Amino acid sequence: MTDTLPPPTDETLALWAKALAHPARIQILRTLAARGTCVCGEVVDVLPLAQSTVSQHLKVLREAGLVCGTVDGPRTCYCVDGEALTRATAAFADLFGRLSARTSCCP
Amino acid sequence: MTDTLPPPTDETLALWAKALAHPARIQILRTLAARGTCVCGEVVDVLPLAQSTVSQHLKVLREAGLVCGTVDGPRTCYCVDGEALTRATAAFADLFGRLSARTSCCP
DNA sequence: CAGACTTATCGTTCATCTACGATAGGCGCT
DNA sequence: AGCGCCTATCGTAGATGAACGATAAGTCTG
Repeated sequence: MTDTLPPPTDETLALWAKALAHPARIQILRTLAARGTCVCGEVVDVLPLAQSTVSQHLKVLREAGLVCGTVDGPRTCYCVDGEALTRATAAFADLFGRLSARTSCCP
Repeated sequence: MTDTLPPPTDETLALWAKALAHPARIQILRTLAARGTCVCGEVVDVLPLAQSTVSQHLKVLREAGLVCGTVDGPRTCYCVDGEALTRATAAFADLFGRLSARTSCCP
């Protein structure tokens, strides 16, 4: 693993946060991670949303880099991008750590 | 501290993420944490945005619970809510941990 | 008391998000 | 080849977000 990973910008951070800024997308990520399977149809089955809407959400997650999708015959295999997730985890932990460095003025 | 803090919903998680889903708001949080001071005017000075826009962003952060503001005479004192930040940190760490529990199918 | 200063809110404009149905394209199966 | 299944995209409608200027409300200071 590349130990000197480039530090994410605030824009990248905001992009990741934007991808997480909808309950359905968090649910999708949870579903992908829990099932381990990556078939889009299963996600559509779980969520109370139309197939096109789920596809849109998956596109957002893919464009944010949190999810990668590969075509597997007639169906598409989606999965959580482990590397991106690691980077995002570290970045958010760093951000939250910096924010809590100083104690606040209002108790 | 209440050890048995209620587990945040996906909606709460999404709400927090939404609050972080804009670079300006991340910058605002960083500014508040770094300066330790909480005056709105300073934030306006730092960001290349109009005062009303900054006020809007502060409102979003306040409604998300990440920031608390108290009126201090003519000026308003803003600061990062340490407790909420702790909860958010734990919640995101938990979420990311669950997501990376299973290794993905695409390498 | 009046004036200056700081912040919140209102109203507006433009862009983006969300959700859906409908449609098109790709791949396997018979 | 033809058919059915799965997914992506298009087009659309309504809601929300982001940014600004202008304005109102509040508090210190002179």
